Amino acid sequence: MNFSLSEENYLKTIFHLEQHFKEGVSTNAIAEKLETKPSSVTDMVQKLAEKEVIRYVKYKGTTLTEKGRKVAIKIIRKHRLWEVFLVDKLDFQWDEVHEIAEQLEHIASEELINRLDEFLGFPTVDPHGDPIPTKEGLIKNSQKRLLSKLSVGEQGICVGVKDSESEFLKFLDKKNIAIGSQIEVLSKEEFDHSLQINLDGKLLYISKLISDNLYIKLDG
Amino acid sequence: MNFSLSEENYLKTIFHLEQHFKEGVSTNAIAEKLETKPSSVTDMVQKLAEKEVIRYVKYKGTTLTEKGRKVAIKIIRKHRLWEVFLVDKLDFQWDEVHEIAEQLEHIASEELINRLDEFLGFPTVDPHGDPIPTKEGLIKNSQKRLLSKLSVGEQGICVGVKDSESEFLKFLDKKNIAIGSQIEVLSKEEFDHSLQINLDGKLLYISKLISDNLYIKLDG
DNA sequence: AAATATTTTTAGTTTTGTCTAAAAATAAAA
DNA sequence: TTTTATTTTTAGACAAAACTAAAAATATTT
Repeated sequence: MNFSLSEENYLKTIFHLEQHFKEGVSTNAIAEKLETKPSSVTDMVQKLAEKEVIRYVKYKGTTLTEKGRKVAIKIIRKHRLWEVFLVDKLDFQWDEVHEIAEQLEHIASEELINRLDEFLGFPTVDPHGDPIPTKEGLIKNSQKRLLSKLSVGEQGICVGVKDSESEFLKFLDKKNIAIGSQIEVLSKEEFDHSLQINLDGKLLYISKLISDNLYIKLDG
Repeated sequence: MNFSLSEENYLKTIFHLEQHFKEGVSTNAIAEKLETKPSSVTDMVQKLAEKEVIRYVKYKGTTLTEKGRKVAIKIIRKHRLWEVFLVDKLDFQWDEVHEIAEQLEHIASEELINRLDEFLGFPTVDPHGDPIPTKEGLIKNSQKRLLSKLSVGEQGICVGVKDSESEFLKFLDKKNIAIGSQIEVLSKEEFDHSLQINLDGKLLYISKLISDNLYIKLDG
């Protein structure tokens, strides 16, 4: 079965939103993510339910069927492999690739994506630390963790922030914490959950507020 | 200015057809190439004329404006660079890449295509021997010539056929002439314009009917 | 030059995916 | 438990890009 660009974007979005919803994904949530109107979402989910890629109950939200999940995972696989290509081969920065990958993920050829996978050396995570689904549709748990969740001794590189408010980003800048920084947890303070870390070779103290908003991709 | 996928396909097609039309490109010719109806073409060329990328005179056909030519050349540049990528990096065969490149040519990022160009080592021709326009929009003459137009001593590789009728392809197969074959013109017979060629190291005689239908990409 | 054939355009629909405005269902507050 | 607020759906409209059928313009024959 074939899906339009728009349908693919809906399926991908519902897949991502499902991870944060216990029940079905709400119409409003989809609308917000896709920057569209709730009424448009209703139209589309009705169509997708006809195609049996989602389960949709009026006023109750939607969930992907197994069929829909497979389609979504294929798109995510393509997106993440292209991101690796852009960063590893074309030397793009991590923060520059998302928009381009949003387009590349809709290129249809199955053969293309499998050859690209091979060309890239079968990577398991994308530049943001998110896992790349296999050809068979298997997807590992994310290697991306909040800095505050790391144990003493664990290390990795900073791959993103949770809350990207300007104030927070300025603070990070002042402390020389950037995307790409190597970070190792040296010790934890039980009382206030602050951390002592090794940042690119230098010693640094980090409060819980900060460590709760930094994503780390674990080494290895 | 931005163009839809459909508009881009029209501009590209008109560019290609202009090479075979003295006056304006006919509505029917565009319709045939794009496998659509003439009435749809009329609608679209009127829209493109509004956008000043083509000149359109009712019943007289269309020609690209300088603006339209630039857009078309950009798309062709992308198409051909992606073809090089698919063949050189992902080991696709020449006859497998066209369809995929038809999709990739519509990926928008200018930065992407320039980096891809660099990654591929600034190639000047695509796998079919067609020239790749530069970043500035300059496009060289094709290095692809009919075998019958080569002079004695010239050599290259076979990159395509003009008339791809099944009978003809079978004949080529029998003679061991294939896409990728190295061909050198050893001598020409004035009387019937038949050729003596070196085909991958072996001597072969070729009639005018055949040499008029084989495209050669010159070496170097 | 008139008749015929071909090409091109116009007029009116259709499909896809979106929108606005209003109605209906559900959730939250008084 | 009413009332109010929020969410979701329906109904109707619109733009893009295609289509069919018929009319108009151009080309080709006779």
